[in-house]
Amino acid sequence: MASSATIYDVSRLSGVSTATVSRTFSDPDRVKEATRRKVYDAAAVLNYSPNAIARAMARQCTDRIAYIICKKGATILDEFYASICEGIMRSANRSDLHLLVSTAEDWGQLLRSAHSKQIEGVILGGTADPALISEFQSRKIPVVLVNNRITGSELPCVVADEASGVRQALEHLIQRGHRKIGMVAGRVNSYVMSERYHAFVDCLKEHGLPVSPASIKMCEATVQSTTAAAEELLRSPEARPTALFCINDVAAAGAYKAARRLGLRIPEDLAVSGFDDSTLCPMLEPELTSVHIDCRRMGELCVERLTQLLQHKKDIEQFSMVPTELIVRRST
Amino acid sequence: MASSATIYDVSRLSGVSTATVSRTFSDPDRVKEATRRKVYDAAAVLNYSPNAIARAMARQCTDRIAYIICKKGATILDEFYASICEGIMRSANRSDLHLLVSTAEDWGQLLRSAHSKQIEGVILGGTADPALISEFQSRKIPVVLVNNRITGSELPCVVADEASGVRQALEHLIQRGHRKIGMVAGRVNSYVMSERYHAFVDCLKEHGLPVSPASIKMCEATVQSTTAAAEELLRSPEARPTALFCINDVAAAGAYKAARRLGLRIPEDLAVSGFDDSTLCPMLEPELTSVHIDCRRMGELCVERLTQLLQHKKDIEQFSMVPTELIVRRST
DNA sequence: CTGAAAGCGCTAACAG
DNA sequence: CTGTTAGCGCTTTCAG
Repeated sequence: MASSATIYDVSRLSGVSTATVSRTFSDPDRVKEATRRKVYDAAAVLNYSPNAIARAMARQCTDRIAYIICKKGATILDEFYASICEGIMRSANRSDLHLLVSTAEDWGQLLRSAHSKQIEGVILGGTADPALISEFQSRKIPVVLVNNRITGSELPCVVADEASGVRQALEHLIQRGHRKIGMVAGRVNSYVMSERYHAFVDCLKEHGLPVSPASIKMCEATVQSTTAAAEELLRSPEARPTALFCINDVAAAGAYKAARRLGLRIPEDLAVSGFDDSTLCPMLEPELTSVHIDCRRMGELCVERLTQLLQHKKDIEQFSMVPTELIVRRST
Repeated sequence: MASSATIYDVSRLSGVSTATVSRTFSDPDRVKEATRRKVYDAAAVLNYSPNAIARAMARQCTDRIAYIICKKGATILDEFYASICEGIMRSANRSDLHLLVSTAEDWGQLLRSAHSKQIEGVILGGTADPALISEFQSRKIPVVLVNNRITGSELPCVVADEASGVRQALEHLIQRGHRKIGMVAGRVNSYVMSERYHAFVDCLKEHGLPVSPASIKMCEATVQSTTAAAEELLRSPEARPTALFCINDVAAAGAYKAARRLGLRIPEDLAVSGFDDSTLCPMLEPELTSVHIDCRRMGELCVERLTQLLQHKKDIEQFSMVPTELIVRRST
């Protein structure tokens, strides 16, 4: 309905051919100033703007990309992936790319829709199943990974400097005099968690601090689980850590709950540091020290890489790392 | 690239015309069982699936809709709008609609892109500027509102039953014996906030409880602001409320912080109830009682309405309200 | 129930 | 620098 003006209308009104109108919009420098002006004027009168669908059809390229979040049950509700999405959205908008956001739940449906919707490239967030990646590769669809890294593969990936973040947090704790530092860890089944975990162990060792299995507690991603883990860590009176490094802010919230239940004051009796610098940090009392990650930037880098891939650029940066920064608040 | 099979390939391989192949995919009942089978087989062999772009081109309808979040600075990062987005995304996927997510920041850009991307309908989340709405209407683009209601307009809108949620929370508090109930309120400049605010006042009055301006504190959407507001509310010893009804969970977090700073225990000295039942609730200690809103459902309803609008259905429900439910936790 | 053919709005050679 | 022309892959009358 409202059938908007077409290139023909503009062509007629401005007195030039449709080809010229087309050029005027896609590559203005290729038409004479005067002609360009006539075209723009006519377009303005008709309220014309090129039809992206027809354009895609003719150019045989759709400018459609997808952001697929690979995390069980998680979607844009996960603040971390949402922030990345935010960055991707903005960049995509700027570059006039269509973005399709989806989860990696129903593969069949996902691949089918990617096919019929003519998705030209995908950004895979989180721990993507290698088989899914292969599916895209076999369809010749460029892939970039975010928050994930597959060693030995040629896929560009963008991640945060997790190790540096961990180091900053830990050194801050050490500087504050802490020697017994415990860790509320997540399952080490993802790139991110694994990085954080290993950096923790490495860093403590480097500083000559003890790192016993007893001071590291694995748990699930729920508050219940992190709370229980923290409680266990804090229960043993003799070996009680004076500081808890939490693998993310949710884990830190668990540590807060555990501390409160055990009557420990933060930061007097226990220092707590989180990771991700999520919106949760200022909500907690005392406000949570955490490691900030520029997720928006990560998202932007993703579309940058993908765009390069789509343009068959050579020498694309395979591994992009955004810096992290410790935000010190009142919990440490 | 990877130039996938077209309808011509399928036509050739199956020995029927392209028209029939087309019918087979868009309206299977219109072709004979045997023919259909041949087509499907050929399609399977060729790994063919209809090209959505070409389809849109031919049908002159793009099946593209947009979800525009109208909230300063807020985007999908806002958990509330993200949950709605989640619901919209799922429904859109199911109905094979393309979804464009955006914020109402740069109007010009937004309208231009909506035009060239051939957006056929929009869902406006939050307090949309009437002028923006008019822009869409003048372009004959159907609009549905979510979390907003414009009296006197014909636009379908979907909202939550805020009043009932407030009532549930308040009556729960009253039942627990509270008589002095304060409110940490937000600016009453949006449909949602205004609903919650008025429901609060009305409900207290109905129950014969005092509702003085001193027991209601307006504040901004930040924790800093809500904390300060709660602190003020709790400071005056003689009139101190024994319960705080918070306009949302962030406000409740503020109340927690204030209580902690003033040495008040929750729920012994002060009961706190939030609103939205966000992921924050279980993170706080004690866990926060809050009003649950089925945002996913709201999102689904939005695309339902929009779809009806696009199909020019008659008698579309103008006002859809999803129920709310108080989730009682340990803070009350 | 099926086929032929004319587009949908735009782009991309290829000429001029 | 600009115009002509032939599609891009699919749908849709209109006949048969």
